[in-house]
Amino acid sequence: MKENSEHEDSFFAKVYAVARLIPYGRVTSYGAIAEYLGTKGSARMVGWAMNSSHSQKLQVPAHRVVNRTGMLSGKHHFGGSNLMQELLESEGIKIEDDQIQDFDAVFWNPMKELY
DNA sequence: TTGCTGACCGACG
DNA sequence: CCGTCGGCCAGCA
Repeated sequence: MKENSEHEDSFFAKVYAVARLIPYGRVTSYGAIAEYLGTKGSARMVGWAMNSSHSQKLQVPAHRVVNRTGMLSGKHHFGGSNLMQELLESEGIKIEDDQIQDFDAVFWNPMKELY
């Protein structure tokens, strides 16, 4: 009976849940989320989930998720040329050449902030 | 069903 | 420092 594609417990759903917990003005990495979910090796899936985040009813702050170097690797997926950067800058985050400045200062680690 | 892709990460030379 | 490769696994033609 079921074969429902709407597995609320799916990996994707968990990724969205964590992403929504990212505080305003903070960012995290795909790998950090993956590690928090217990699938560190599947960091790519986190990025893939973000690609489908637009399909979610609830808004997902995908712009607050970047790669481990703090580079806006997903900016091209936000439509526009630098929408992602503008969103982050509007939250007080400094960015230069697609690279977040003081990345360590604004980094939000779910492993440390959540239980 | 098989094969390729991908918003990543870590290791290696 | 830089380029390349393997692993991870869900979605799609």
